[in-house]
Amino acid sequence: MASHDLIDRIRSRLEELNRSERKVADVILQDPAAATGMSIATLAQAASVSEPTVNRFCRNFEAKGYPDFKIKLAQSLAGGTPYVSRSVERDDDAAGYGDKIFGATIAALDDARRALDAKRIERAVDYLIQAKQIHFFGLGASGPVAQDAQHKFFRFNLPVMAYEDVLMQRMVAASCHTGDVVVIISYTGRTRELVEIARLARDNGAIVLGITAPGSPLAAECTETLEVITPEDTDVYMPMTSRMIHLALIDVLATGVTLRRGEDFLTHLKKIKDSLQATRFPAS
Amino acid sequence: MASHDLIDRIRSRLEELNRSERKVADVILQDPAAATGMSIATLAQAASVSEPTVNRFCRNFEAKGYPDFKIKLAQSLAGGTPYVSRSVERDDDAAGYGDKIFGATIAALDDARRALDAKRIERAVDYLIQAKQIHFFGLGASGPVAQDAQHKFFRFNLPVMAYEDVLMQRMVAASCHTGDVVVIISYTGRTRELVEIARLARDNGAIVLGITAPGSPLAAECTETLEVITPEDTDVYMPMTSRMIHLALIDVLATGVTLRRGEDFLTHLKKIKDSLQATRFPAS
DNA sequence: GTCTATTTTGTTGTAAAGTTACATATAAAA
DNA sequence: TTTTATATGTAACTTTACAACAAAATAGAC
Repeated sequence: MASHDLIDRIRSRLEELNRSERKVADVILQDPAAATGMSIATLAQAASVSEPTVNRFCRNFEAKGYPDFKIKLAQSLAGGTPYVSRSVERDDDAAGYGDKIFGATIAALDDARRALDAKRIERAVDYLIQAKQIHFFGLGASGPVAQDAQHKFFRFNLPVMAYEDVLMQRMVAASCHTGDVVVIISYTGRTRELVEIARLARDNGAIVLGITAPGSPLAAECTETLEVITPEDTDVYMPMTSRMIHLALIDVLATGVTLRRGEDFLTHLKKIKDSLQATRFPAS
Repeated sequence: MASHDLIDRIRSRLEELNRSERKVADVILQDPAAATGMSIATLAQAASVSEPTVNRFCRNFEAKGYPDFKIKLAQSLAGGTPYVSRSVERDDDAAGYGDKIFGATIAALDDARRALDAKRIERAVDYLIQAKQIHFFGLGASGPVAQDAQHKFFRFNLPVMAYEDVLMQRMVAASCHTGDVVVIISYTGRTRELVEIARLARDNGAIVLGITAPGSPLAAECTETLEVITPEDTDVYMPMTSRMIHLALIDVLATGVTLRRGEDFLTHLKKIKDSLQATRFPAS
């Protein structure tokens, strides 16, 4: 949909450019943001080429002229999702794969942000507010996510637990009551055990919230789901970005609960924060 | 650094503008995209004002001049400079705080990406490659991060553990040998215990990698540190974004190690992934 | 109300930026 | 080599943006 990233287009066409235009491209790619602030003369000088060359370069990229090109560049810098997830190559150096991994993570979060469904969040917060007890379930890589959630919700002064193994999860699900909320975090939503556990918990009167893939078997068993679009996991070197989205979603839920709890609860939060100060070295 | 949505700023300041500048604002707001394509003369005419008026208008909005203003406008147009961390307000709805939290997280990751130090990563990977054993230490909110790291490095066929409590960490540190690598994850780098543990581990011949704040007491005790700029934690509603950065950094390290291990190791990774298939429902 | 002070807006001229047309250099083909 | 095509630069030209000043308009004082 959105205008394809101009910067990427320049990068991909680097090879087919003349020697001089290549120089121009290099200067622009080296710091696109800076380029948006340069005059055609400045840029020409920085690339050691003449001004018309810069102008021709701009026309090569579907711009009416230099100012128009700068506008397009500025747009692609801001919104055109500069964080295209490029895959890590075998011969990348640290700068390369570091940049790509952060880029992919950011891109994934950005996508998730766009897909955010306010109504579902609102409803999930509703359930959490009313909970007498909260259980976070996650297996494998989602285990730490569940733990993180526990840390977050711990502050709300109610029993919160995180379980990372199927046995415990099943036991907890089996002993659920009305008033319990079970939050199941699963990347695929296709893990057999978890689907059964969700059903079990719900049969026992618990509210089951799923942070999982839309349309998955797990999603079908949940009272409410926060859907996370699962990107293709084809790339060998690329780490799972989905758990980042899960974490952010949990932040959102925790914030939602905090906001609902209102003013007086803030002082309580502050107190917890302050209590940690004692264990720390004073800031230099 | 970056200014947030220029269009919003114009809209909010509509009232306090002069009659002529107001006219300029109206024309711009009526079709901002078109405005980015206009010359100062065209825009002046469209607003029935003089060119200097337009120019003064631009300066009112922290632009150097008209062209600069157009650049800023173009940026804000292409998605409103999406990644600026705005703070959550008491009366935000789910759409509001959801968006802000994701935005803040993305902004933090983006900052961290810029601050990435390839040489440090390279060195950290060097140490990890040579490790006979790896221990990840994290307290509180960093506990789950350590766990996540364990999951990641587990695949490398070497003993990896994660410890979340000071006692175990101290015991492990005390029994370290040459060949052990201890990775300490700490948001502030000012937790007394962790600083002592780092020293202890190092005294026993272990390599200590710190994922922590630059210039902190902990950083001083480490063999090598991956520095994470700690953003101000003043905001009550805003969750800690730093652990996201920590996670991404660990992804980077794990990827670095994978790349170094080379081709033959990839098949091993693939095998692990496939072994999980059996536990899942087939994709619909 | 008039008169002054202040702010707002427009006019003119100029410097800078961008563009065009053309000339020269460079490389490829004959 | 010469000839062609392509790439790049030079210089003239056009447009654009801006500064400095002048004219309105507005507000306040008398």
